[in-house]
Amino acid sequence: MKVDVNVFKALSNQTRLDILQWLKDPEREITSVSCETVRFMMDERGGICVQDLVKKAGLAQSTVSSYLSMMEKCGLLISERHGKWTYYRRNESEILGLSEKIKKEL
Amino acid sequence: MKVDVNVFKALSNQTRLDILQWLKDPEREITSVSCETVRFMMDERGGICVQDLVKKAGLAQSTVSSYLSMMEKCGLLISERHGKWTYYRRNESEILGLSEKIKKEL
DNA sequence: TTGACATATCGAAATATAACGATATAATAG
DNA sequence: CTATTATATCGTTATATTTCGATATGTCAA
Repeated sequence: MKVDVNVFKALSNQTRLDILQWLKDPEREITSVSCETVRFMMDERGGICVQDLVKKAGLAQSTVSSYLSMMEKCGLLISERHGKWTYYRRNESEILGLSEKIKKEL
Repeated sequence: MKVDVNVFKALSNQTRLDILQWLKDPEREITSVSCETVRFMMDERGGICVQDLVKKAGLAQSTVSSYLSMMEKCGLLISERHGKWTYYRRNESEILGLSEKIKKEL
C-alpha cells in the first residue's frame, strides 16, 4: 500500500500536531470535568471532547471541529459519540502503521 | 526532540512524495545519460540531477528546483554539486529518524 | 572573455488552506 | 414541546501554497 499524502496534509499544521500530542496523555493535558466523564464513558480509552480541545487550542469551535474531522477521515483519530459529546482519541495502530510505512515505503 | 511540522509540510504534496520515491531506485526510474554520470561521480550514492527530475515530474524547472531545495532544508534530501549539475539523493538516516520519531513522539 | 547550459531565485497569478462567525443538526433536561 | 448545550457544516475573508515565466548565478568549453 502506498503512503497517502492526506495523512501528511493533516500533520502539516502545528495545531493539529499539538492535538495529537494532547491526546497522548489527556489526564495531564486536559483538566476539566468532561475528562472525568469520558474516562467513565469510554472505558479508559482516553478520549477528549471537542470543547476541551477548543479551550486548549484557543481557536474557534468550528475550526477545531473541522480539524478533528479531517484527522479522523485520514485515520489518525477515532471518534465516538456519547449523547451530546463526541470524544476523540488517537488511532494508535494507524499511527504506528504510518511509522512503519515511512520506514518501508517512503 | 519534537517532531518538526516542516517535514510534514514537505511531504504534504504528491509530487514531492513522488520525488522521494523516484530517488529510491534512480536506475529504474530515471533513464538518462546524466544518471550514468552521477553514478560515476558520486561513488554509487545514486543522486539524480535536477533536469532528470524535471522531465519525470513534468513541472517547470523552477518549481522542481524549489521543491528540492525545500526538501533539502528540512533534511529529507542531500545535495551535492558537481560542475554544472546539482545531484540530489535521499537522506536515508533522516527518513529512518522520522519513522522513529513518529513511533516515539507523535 | 563569451556563449551555452544547469540550477537557483524572483515576481505574479491561480488555487488551497486557515480561521472566523453564523447557522444547522443532535441530544438532553425541564 | 421547548430551551439549552455540544458538535458539525456553511459561507466568507485572510493568508499560504502551487506553479509558472523571466531572470540571475554558476560552470565549462571554445
